[in-house]
This record gives sequence, C-alpha cells and structure tokens, in this order.
Amino acid sequence: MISLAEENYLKALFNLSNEIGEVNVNELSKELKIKMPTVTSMMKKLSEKKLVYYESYKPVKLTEKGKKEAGLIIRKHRLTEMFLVEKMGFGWEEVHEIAEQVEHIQSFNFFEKMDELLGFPQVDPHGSPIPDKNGKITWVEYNKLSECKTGDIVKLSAVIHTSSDFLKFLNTRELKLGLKIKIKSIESFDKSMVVSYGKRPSESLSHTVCERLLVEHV
Amino acid sequence: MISLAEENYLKALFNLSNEIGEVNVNELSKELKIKMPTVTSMMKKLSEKKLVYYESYKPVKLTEKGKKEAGLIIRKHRLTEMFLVEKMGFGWEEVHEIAEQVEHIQSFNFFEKMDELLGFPQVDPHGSPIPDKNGKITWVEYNKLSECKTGDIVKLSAVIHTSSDFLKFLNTRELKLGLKIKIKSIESFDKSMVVSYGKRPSESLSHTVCERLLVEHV
DNA sequence: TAAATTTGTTAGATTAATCTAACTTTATAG
DNA sequence: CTATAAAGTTAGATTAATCTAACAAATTTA
Repeated sequence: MISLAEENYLKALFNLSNEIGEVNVNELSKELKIKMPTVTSMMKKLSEKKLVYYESYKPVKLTEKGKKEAGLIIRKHRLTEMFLVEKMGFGWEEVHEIAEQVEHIQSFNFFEKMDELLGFPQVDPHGSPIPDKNGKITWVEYNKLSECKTGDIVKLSAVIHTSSDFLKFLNTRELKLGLKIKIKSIESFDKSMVVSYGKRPSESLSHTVCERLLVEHV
Repeated sequence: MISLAEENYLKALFNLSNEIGEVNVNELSKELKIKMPTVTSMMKKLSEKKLVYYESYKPVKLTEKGKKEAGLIIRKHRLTEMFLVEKMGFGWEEVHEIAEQVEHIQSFNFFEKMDELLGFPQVDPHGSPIPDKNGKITWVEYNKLSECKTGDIVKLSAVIHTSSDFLKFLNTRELKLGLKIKIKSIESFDKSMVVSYGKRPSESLSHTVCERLLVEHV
C-alpha cells in the first residue's frame, strides 16, 4: 500500500524527471516544500519498497514500478481535471487544486467511469497527456512558442506550469488550446512576440509567456 | 482546521446521535472500529475545540458547532452519492465507499457544483435527507414497513443501513425508492410480510428487511 | 448489596511524517 | 588546489493517531 505522502513524492518525482531527467534531493525538497532530511528518509523508504533507486549523495530515479504508480496517480489527476472542466463546468484555472485531492481517491471504477464519460480523452484541459491504465504516457513533441520564428503559423496545443494566475492571464487574452496563432514579429531586445489570433490582430506576449506555450506547426 | 480523523469522529457521532440520542465511548469505538482509549483521547481533543461536550464517564454530545461541521460532512457525502448515481451511472450499492473518500475533499465550489448540476436534491439515493449549506437537516418522519399492517398501501421512501449487500438484495427484488407496496399478509410467527408491488404479485420479506425499509402511507 | 460484568480512563509504546541542529560530502570559485 | 558554498545525511525531537496493559468507575445480576 502506498500512503498519501508517498504518492505525493512519486508524483513530484515523475513530474520533475520529465523536465530534468534525474532529480536530486534538494529539488524534490523545494518542489514539495518539505525539508531535505525528510525527503532523504522518505527516499530510503521508497527505495525499500522498490519504487525508486536511491544511493546516498546521488540523484534519485523512479524504478519501473515507481513510474507505473506515479503514472497512475497522474492519470487520476488529469482525468479529474478533464472531468471537472468538461462535465462539471469548471474553468481550467480552477481545477488543479481540486484534482490534487481527488487524485488520491482509491477506486478503480470511479476513474474508469470518468474516462468512459469523457470518451477516453488523450490530454487534459492544459494539453498534458493522460497516462494509460498501465501508467504509460505517450509523449507528443511540441515546440515552445518562444522557439518559433517570424511568419510561423502554429496551433496552441498545451501550456506548461499550470498556475492559476497564468491560466487566468491566458483567459483574459482569449488564449485557448487549439487556437491558430501567427507570429508577426519578435522584439530582439526582450524576445517578446507580437502575434495575431482569433479576433485579435495584434497582441504582444512576453518571452516568459511564450516559453510556457507549447505549439505544433501547421 | 478539522483533520480527516476528526471528521470521521464527528460524522459517526452525528449518525449515532440520530439513532440513539446520546452516544457513549463504547458505541463510538465499535462504530469506528477504533479502540476505546483512542476514542477517549479524541473526545478530549474535540472538546477543547468546542466540537463536543465531554465529561469523564458520561455520554458524548455534539455542540452546535460540532453538529454544523458534522452536517456539512454528511452533506458532502450525500451530494456525492447522488452525483455518482445520477450523473455518473453508478448503482446505489456502489457509491458509499467512494463517497466516504470524496466527503473529505476541501472545496466549497466542488460540492456547490454537484448540488447545482443535480438540481438541489433534498435526499440522497437511499432516501436520506441532504443537510443544507449550514449543515442543518430536515427530518421527514417515515414509518418502518415492519410497523405497518395488513392492507396498507405505502410508498417506499428510504432505506436504513446502506450496506452494499442489503442494497444488492433490494436490487434482486426490484425494490426501488418511490415504489408502491401493498401489504397482503403478515406471518405472526416470524413477522415476515407478504407484499405485492410493481410486476411482482407476491413477495415475502423477512422482518429484518421490513425494519430497514422506510415508507410513507399513501 | 456484594460480586461480576461492562464501560471508561490512564499510562506508556508505536508508527508515519514531519522538523531543527549539527555534521559530512560534493561542487564551485578564486 | 584549497576554501567556501551548496547539497545531503544523521541524530534526535515533535505531533497526530493509533495501540496494549493495567486500573477505575458504573452498571447489571444474582
């Protein structure tokens, strides 16, 4: 049995690994807002349970078993977010906090039913892929908007770092997934972009924002 | 802040109080399957938090504050059960276990949304009343089927003790809330009843079953 | 009403998850 | 290549929720 606390460590490890590969104790500590000694001792425990590879003074890695468990938690999180948006009418900026709690519910059927009612979605409301029933994730290679060049026409496919404030900002600019965006110009001094989309002929987006918008070329 | 463990004690107290008024430590201990010394110490803690009245060797009572908190937890439980049945297609025998977990989720909006999507229901799938936003419950006086007499025609309005097995049994007999039931005869030796309802002209129900079926006279 | 049973409490141990303080190892910067 | 900084560990304390063993109070029964 995996405790609630353990689930949170696995999830954090999974998320950080996907960004930066191996994860050290310090990063995990910051991510979870839990002091390093606590993280160290939890790593020993998860190592005993064969959920992570851990050796003193070295970065931590999820085992296959750990990846699967983490994937299944993230599956529950993302299915929940999708359900909250699609079936309950929440905004995409509201769902993360609720899903953080719902993801720990132990009931295969509950999440199966969500999946079914949603029509087996592949991505959550932020464009992140939903792991399958084995916890396996299918990575789609997106590009950062910030790496595109003037004249490119792209489709907004996902957003990174789903803080509620960032999502509210996107709402105010009517930036939604699936939207076609044309890059009109790039300011060389601050890398901000002037783009057009929907009914907005000219919007300026800071580099920070453009780094968090994932797009596909069309 | 009320912890998950504390919430479970409050809920148990609320439920037991409605059946038997004052509740002693032993009953609470059995209900929660937690040993008596643990219950005693938790009563002291809840008493400090002004959620219960507690004095050594005396029965425990919820304070007004405790009643409100307990009512709100039960509200979340029952809204969840209703949502699972009405919006997600679960059977009434499957929802208790899931609701036991969902009831602890901290999100006003989540349960507001359920309430709204359900059209502000007054009762849960077992006919139990749903407390209002202040945790207040409106009691409707039902009669036990076991207390009715031959010839009575009644409407099945609620069921007590919602164990999954009991509910599955009701499913096999096609006994649903709202059903009109006619009492054809009562066996004096075991108090079992022969009744007719729906497409079933003659069904025998044991006294144990009849005590758990709550009805209104029509 | 005295004995037996049930109910309740106290004391102290245990477990999981956290912390702080002190120390060690590894990495970085002159 | 040493010295300093950053990262990591160990040891020991803390808190919440649980337990068992032993004792005490209340209730039931003979």
